[in-house]
Amino acid sequence: MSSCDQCLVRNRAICSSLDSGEIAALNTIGRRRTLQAGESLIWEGEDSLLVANVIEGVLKLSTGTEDGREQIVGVVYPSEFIGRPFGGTTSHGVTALTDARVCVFNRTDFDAFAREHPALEHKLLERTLAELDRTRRWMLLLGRKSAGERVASFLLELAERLAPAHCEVQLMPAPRRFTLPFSRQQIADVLGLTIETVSRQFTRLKGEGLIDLPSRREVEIVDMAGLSAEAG
Amino acid sequence: MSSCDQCLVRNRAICSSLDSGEIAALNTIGRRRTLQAGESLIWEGEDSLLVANVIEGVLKLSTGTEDGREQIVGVVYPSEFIGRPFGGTTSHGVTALTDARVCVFNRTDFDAFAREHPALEHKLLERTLAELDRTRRWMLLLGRKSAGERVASFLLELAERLAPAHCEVQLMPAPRRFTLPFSRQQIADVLGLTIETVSRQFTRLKGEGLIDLPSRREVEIVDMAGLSAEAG
DNA sequence: CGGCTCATTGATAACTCTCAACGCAGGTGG
DNA sequence: CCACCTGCGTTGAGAGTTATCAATGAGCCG
Repeated sequence: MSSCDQCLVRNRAICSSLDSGEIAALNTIGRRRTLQAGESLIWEGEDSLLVANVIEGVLKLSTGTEDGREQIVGVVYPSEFIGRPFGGTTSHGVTALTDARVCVFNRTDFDAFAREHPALEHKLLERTLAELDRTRRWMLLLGRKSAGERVASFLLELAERLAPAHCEVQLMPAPRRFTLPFSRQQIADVLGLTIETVSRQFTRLKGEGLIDLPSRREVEIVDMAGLSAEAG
Repeated sequence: MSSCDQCLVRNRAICSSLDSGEIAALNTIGRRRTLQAGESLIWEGEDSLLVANVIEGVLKLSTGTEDGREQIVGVVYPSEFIGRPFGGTTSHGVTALTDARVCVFNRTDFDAFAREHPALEHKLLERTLAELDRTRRWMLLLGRKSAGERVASFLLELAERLAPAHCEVQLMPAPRRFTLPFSRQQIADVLGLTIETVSRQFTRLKGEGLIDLPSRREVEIVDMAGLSAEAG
């Protein structure tokens, strides 16, 4: 059963702009899909065939050069929107970092539905504007920050964005301790660094008592203020 | 006189989604403004008070760190939209690179107008999506490309985006020769490099016969294919 | 013709990358 | 239950690219 009624992100996704009748209509053109960690939903350069909402899990948006260098250009969390509506080819691939559940729509169907529902388009516009702001802030990191600043900024942003993942209504404070949805290589691909540099910065931050690393995939922020200072 | 009728970008700006009655209504809440090169229209971090369309000239969007490092996160050309509608504070400053003319709106007025005109919001959404794609492509450059690749990519993109600047209808091919709207420092701020590195790459590309530099502010692309190869 | 700003060029240093070895953890099979 | 294998992460040494610091050069305006 895949009704929107029990949807985990029902009140946070763009669907929240719709009344129950509209939700039912949207439900007829969407379908649920699960993805395993590492599985791709959309490939770079292909025609934009589908769009989706993330219900659960974390996905990456990435591009690369012909000679194999990769850059992660965005990370998508539950309730967020994926894909490129209104024509054009997708300029980046979409791949699950963790096991994930998404609600996918044929792009053409979604486009038509959206054009008939200005409230949905408005929500999409607000999200796209917010995502553009976030992406531009990330450019400062890529263009001007040192490796240490990049890693510190990364951990702080991650803590913040992981926070509301499982709370429906109230705002949760950023957790001090969390599980990384990224491998070291993926962190490097987000930050425009190499895996070795990321690893060295992790151990340095740990050595300075700003963070703790209970295991490969877990991080605890010990000194939030100190880490913020490192973030530049 | 500032009627939309003679507007240079009338058919390319988001206004093109409106009929003549709507244009007239929009005209009542907008006003023309000229900017000198170097003059700012919006400052980083302030509340979003106004939005605008660029009629003529080139503007930069930029952020910086507390200690003075700067990153240009976007460049805006005629017919393009500026500012952050629908709440929030502006995450980047907007400054004219050349003398410019813009059509500015009080943000609150514009928001209200836009919400009543879904076609306008749709156009804005399409542009925002396109800008997000472009920004993400730029992240690959900042995160993974060498200085030489960055400069070559920069010149190619600039040639392309400068092309339609003064032609209303038909598509013009990218010009081989053009005037830079940027100082060397500003190029460095776009590319995440220093002014010296930019300068060295310019002279190298010139030495290899890929470009010519008739003067500080002028560039001629001599070998387009070769430059594309350098762009990675 | 100065005096200014901006760009180029040079020498050196710093940072990050590259290449290589080692370590740790989880899974598999004996 | 332990040994081994494999994938991922860490650590080290050295090289390369870009930044930094400093001086010179070119264009522009008074």
